[in-house]
Amino acid sequence: MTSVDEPAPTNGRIRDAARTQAEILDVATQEFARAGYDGARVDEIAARTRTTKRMIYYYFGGKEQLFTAVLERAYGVIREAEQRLDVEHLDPVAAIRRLAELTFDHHEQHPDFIRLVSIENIHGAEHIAASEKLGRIGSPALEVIRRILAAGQESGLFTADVDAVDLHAMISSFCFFRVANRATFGALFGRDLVDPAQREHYRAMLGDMVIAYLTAERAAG
Amino acid sequence: MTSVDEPAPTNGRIRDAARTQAEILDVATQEFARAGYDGARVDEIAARTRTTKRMIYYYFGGKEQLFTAVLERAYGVIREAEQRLDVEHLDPVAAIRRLAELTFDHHEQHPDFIRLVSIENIHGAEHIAASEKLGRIGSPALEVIRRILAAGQESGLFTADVDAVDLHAMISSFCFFRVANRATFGALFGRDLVDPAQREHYRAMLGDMVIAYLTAERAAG
DNA sequence: TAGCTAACGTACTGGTTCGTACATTAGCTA
DNA sequence: TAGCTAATGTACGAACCAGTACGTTAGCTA
Repeated sequence: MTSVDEPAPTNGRIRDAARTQAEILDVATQEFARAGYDGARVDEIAARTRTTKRMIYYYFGGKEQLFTAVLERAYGVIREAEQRLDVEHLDPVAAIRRLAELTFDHHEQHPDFIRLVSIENIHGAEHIAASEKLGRIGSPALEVIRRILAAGQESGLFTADVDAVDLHAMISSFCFFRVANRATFGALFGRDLVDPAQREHYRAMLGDMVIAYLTAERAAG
Repeated sequence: MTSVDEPAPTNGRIRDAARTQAEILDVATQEFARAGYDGARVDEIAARTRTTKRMIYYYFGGKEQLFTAVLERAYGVIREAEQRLDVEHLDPVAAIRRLAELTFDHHEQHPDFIRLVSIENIHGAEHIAASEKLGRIGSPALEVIRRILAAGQESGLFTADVDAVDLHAMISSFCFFRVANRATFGALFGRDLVDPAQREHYRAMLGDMVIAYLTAERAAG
């Protein structure tokens, strides 16, 4: 077929370990997010890759470890976004609002991440437990929240004596629910929480809620 | 063992359609909540029932319809709880807090329901869409919220002009996240959001948050 | 350029799992 | 009490799917 002294009958087969692994992770992320852990098909992931199923086992070991790798990368992305956050120059109220908006935006822009986290919760966070990377992450956002809260409380602006982890939970819950429960909420109440036309509405609602909570006048204990 | 002229050598085989169906639904609820839709095993459900797999197909048609039936019943339970809610005699602030606490309590007491909803969201709410019952539910809580909001806004107590569906989303998000994301949140931040010792803390936090949002002094638009 | 190894492909298998064909019986009704 | 039917049980099949045994080659290195 191919003449003898042509460049190479390489048959399109190019070797690039890093690219192959990244491609597997990309496709696996979509497939796991689409169908859940048990619903995802290793064969389907392989088929949508330029490589074969053999490579998934070669690089990742198995379906379980592949899902763990997918989770690790997804959490890495949000951790990076949080690290890029710069609110030191803002007053506490503006800083908290900015932080909440970052979470809001990230969740909205990464529905696959939300789905992966939901899936991981169905499975009792066993992959996080099995991952060395994920064990010692400790969201950079937490440190930021801690500093803002301290400043706000010291200045008397913030009346609530929340702790950083709880405030993070409060912010996350709103952002997470909006994306994670979009389908059932839409089906039951006929309202699309991720409707682009309502985006600013909900973004403001989140900020208003958090600020109101932090600055509310408390009844004396 | 059994003497000859005793009632009947019925071999333990008792016929009770309603009981059989209810038992299948109970076990199926647990199994789906445990493992997700695709992770759940029809054989496992049958094994943990006093009947056989045959009966699952006889009464429900298939795995898909069984899951739909499980969802319908789970939503029915929360709808009933909402209907028992009586807050007409309370002032708007107390009424909203009571309503939020009902949601908080129900979510905490029904983690299986939360998991089912998470699973249904992974699957794009396709079973809700396929269910006639679930199509026209429209949470009774919504009507209650509507009335409380109207009273609160009319009296000037509530400054926020939220609508009932959005407020319901806000309350639900906190309650839902706390239960649904318990595993990953605990694994990543070392804090158990469903720790009984912290129950009152979070319950109060939810109420404070919602009331603060509704009664906050708004900056003039 | 010989040779080595990481990177890749093919073809298969063993176990699992949803669903069903076929047989049976409890318990009501005429 | 004969007979009918809803309700139940058993055994099996066909498809699917995670994982692997075995073979091949690109491209670097001595």
